[in-house]
This record gives sequence, structure tokens and C-alpha cells, in this order.
Amino acid sequence: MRFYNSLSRKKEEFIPVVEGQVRMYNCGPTVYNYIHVGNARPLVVFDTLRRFLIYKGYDVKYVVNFTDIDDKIIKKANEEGVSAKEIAERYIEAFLEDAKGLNLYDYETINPKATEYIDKMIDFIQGLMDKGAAYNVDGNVYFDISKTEGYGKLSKKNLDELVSGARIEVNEEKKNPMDFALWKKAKPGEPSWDSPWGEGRPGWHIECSVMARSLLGDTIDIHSGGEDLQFPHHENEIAQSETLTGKPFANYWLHNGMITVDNKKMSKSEGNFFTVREVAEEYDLEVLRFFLLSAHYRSPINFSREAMDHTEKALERLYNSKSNLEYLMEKAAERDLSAEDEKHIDKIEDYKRQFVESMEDDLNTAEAIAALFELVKYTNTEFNEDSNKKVISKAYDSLMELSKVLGILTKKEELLEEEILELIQKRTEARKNKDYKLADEIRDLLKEKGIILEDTKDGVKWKRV
RNA sequence: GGCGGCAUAGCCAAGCGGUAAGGCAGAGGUCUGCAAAACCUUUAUCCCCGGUUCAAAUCCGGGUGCCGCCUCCA
Repeated sequence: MRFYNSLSRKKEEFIPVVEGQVRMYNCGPTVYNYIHVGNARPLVVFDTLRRFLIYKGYDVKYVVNFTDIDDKIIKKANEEGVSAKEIAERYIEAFLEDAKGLNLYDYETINPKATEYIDKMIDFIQGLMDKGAAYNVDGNVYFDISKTEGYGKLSKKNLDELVSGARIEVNEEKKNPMDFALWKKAKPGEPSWDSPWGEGRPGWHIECSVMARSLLGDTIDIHSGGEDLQFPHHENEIAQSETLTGKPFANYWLHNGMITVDNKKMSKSEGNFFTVREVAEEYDLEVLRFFLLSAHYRSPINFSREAMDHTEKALERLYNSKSNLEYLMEKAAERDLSAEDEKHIDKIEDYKRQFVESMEDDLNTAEAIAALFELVKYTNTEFNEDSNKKVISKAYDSLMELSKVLGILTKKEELLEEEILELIQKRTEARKNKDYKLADEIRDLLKEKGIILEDTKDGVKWKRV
């Protein structure tokens, strides 16, 4: 398995720190608002990576933090006249709902809150002070980037050019314009914690460094997030953590590309965003999930209604295949494998292999999905009610197994209800009597209740939508 | 100005030196009372110009266009 590592800017074979174990940290949301589609991409992509690693047999520990103390949260709280804590709790709850809809919680995800790690952050900052890599100016503590080697190694920034850039904030307190806040002195009315430097709160970058270290150790395997976090956020995490521990902070840095709308980056500040719950009003969130996996995770991907509609249709093809295979499993005969059956099994294995190899190559989900569709095509073409049940089961299990890696095809069909069966029976009789008016009425009635009928030469099939 | 990425059929999107995956849409057909689903057939020489090579969408050089980061940002 190999990943494109932002540190080296090339694909590298993946070797975990501890054999058989993977420790992943993915920068999570700042909970001051509902998440939008752009925020959802890294969550879906790296959840899929986590799923695949589990599929490969790794013991995965996966952390996605909540930044629950921050300027934006405080601002929002002030606007609404409520506490920052209340804002954070509200949007954490909303996040969990959205995340569940996106199938992000099929496996355990550790969700630390920044405010639960304040003590550890203070210790961490103190450690940097002790090393002379941080300095306190009247209650504001800054990281001194001149004390760290290789600052800019992730984003490949040249310090001189950074400093000469026009958009560096002017701050008299800092020794170097690129120094960043570890601890911010409390302003009146702001939530704050006691520290050796007075009342205040942690800076953003320190939060991730501390939570990652506390939960996953000094060196983690995979650190992921949006490519827009590469600088300065991830760069600063590296600087702090490696300065303190003297060890590599993360061995593999994976960054996803941006979601665009009309080819412009989707962002809160631009206002061109769609929240996940807005999308949920029109589409099942599984469609959004599938859409986010339809292109390679490092490419930009343009979000549009048209694209979502196409994705919805594509996903439907997979669901149809699932229900077709379920139907065939009912009908197919139980018998020993013939030579031809063996060939079918081999072919199914081939498609699975293609899927896995694609995923192993820097999480090429687009190619993996293509393999899935080829499997579908094969089963649609080759199998019928006379097929060997073992073969059908194999195809079905493969489809479901690979879909599980992608986190799709999770909607469960409810059990057949007596009512529905009765109606279908009634309609069949009507059709026999050429009473097509009644037959169509029954079909429409069922359609209204979300049951789609299909008349095949093998009988009437039905499914829920 | 610095750093990085992208440009493949009507749309989306793989491909990483050997003569273009997959999905959506379209056309024709099979099946069917109709419909749906499914299947079959059908639609590209890969932004432009040079170069390397027996061989390039794939490598190199030069253009053109678009995007991201350099400020909070997934």
C-alpha cells in the first residue's frame, strides 16, 4: 500500500510505526456552525481510508477532534448572547447527526474536545518554554519559529519569502512575524482558563498537537486534513510537536483537494457553500458520500446538482444489483461447483483484487468504484435463476464487502409486509384477467408508499426506494 | 511575486512509456400489456507547439487556460 505523502511530495510505501497498527489523526471541525460539503470531504475520504485499513487487517485508532474553543465560537456566542459552551455543544450535536448520515460512525471514532485537554496544552506549552522555543509577552505566549529546524518543510515555504509577503499580520509583540500564538490572553468576557501566564485560552494549532500526542503518542502514522490546512496549521503542528519531542510528528501527511462550486473553492467566507443538512433535504447523504468518493481524493471536485443527480443514478445501479442478487439467491439452486462455476468464482475474485489494488494505490477510489461496476456488469450478464447458489452468494458477499469499505449500500430493506404481498398478489390476478387499469392502480398505490415493482419473466420483484 | 496542482468523449472521471477503465446522458435493439430493471450494439487519439523513444495521454522543454496555498478556512 502506498500513499502520496505531502512531506516528500511523492508516493511512498506505507510502513506503520508499530506493525499491524495504524494511528490516524484527522483535523476535525470547529463547531461554530453546521458543516458544509467541503468540510465533509476529508471526513468521508479518511473514514474510507480507515475502513480500508481495517479491511486490510490493521488495528486502527482513528481520532477526529472537535475544536470547541476558538475566536469564531466566541464571536457566535456573543452574537447570540449565549455561552461558548452552548454553541459548541449545539454544533457538536448537529455534527454527529450529519456524520451519522454520511456513515462516518460505522466504526469507533475518538472525538476529543479541545477544552478537555487544556491542562495538557499548558504542560505542552510549558515544555516549549523550558526549551526556549516559546516566549511570553504580557500573557500572550508565542512559538518562536527561529528555534525550530526546518520550519516550512511540509508546505515548502521559504521563510524569507514568507516574511516579505504582503499579508503577514502586524504584531508588535512578536519577535518574528511568522511566530504564532500558543496561548492567548483572555479578553474581558471571554471564556478562559488559569495558566502560568495568566488567564487565557489555547491557540488553534496547539490543540491538535496535544490531542494527537495524548491519544496516539509522539509519532503518529497518518495525519490528514484538507490541503488548505497545510499552511500554516499543519506546519505549525509539526514545529511545536517536533520541537518538544525531538521525534517526527507524523510519518505520512495526506491532504484532500478542495470542493468547488462553479470551479471556485467552496468556503464559508465566500458564501458559496452548501451545508450537509441542506443537501440531506434533497438527497440521501449516502449519495453525497458516494459523490465525494467518485474522484481521486487529491483532485478538486466540483459540486453541483447535476453531479449529484448523476451520482444518485450510479448508486441506484449498485442498489439494483444488490436486490437482483438477493432475488437470485432465493431462486438459485444449491449444488456443487461445476468447472464453469469455478470460473465465475475466479472472475469475481479478479474484480475484488482490482478493487483492492486500486485502493492500495493512494486510495484510488475512482478506479476501485470502476472495478465494482465491472463486477456488477458481470453478475448482471452471467447469472440467472439457474445459477449456482454458491456463486451468487459469492458475488453478493463480494459486492457487500467492497461496498462496506466505501461505506455505501448500507440502507437496509425492511421486511416484506403482508399488506404489500397481498397487493402484489391482487395485481398479478388483475393482470391475468387483463384488468390493466386495476393493475396499474395497485402499482401506483405501492409506488406512493415507496415500493417499486418490476415485472420480470421470473415473476414480480419489488424494492423500496 | 513565491510554492503547488490541473487540462482525457455531451457531462463526470481513471490512466504514471506499449496503441484510451468506469459512471451519467444520447441513439438503435432484446424482453414486456405498458412501465421499470437488465442485457446487446454504438459515441475520444487525450489543450497547443517542439523534443526524447522502436513506442507518449503518459517523459522533457516552451506556450495557453483554469484552480489552490502563501490570512481564518476541510
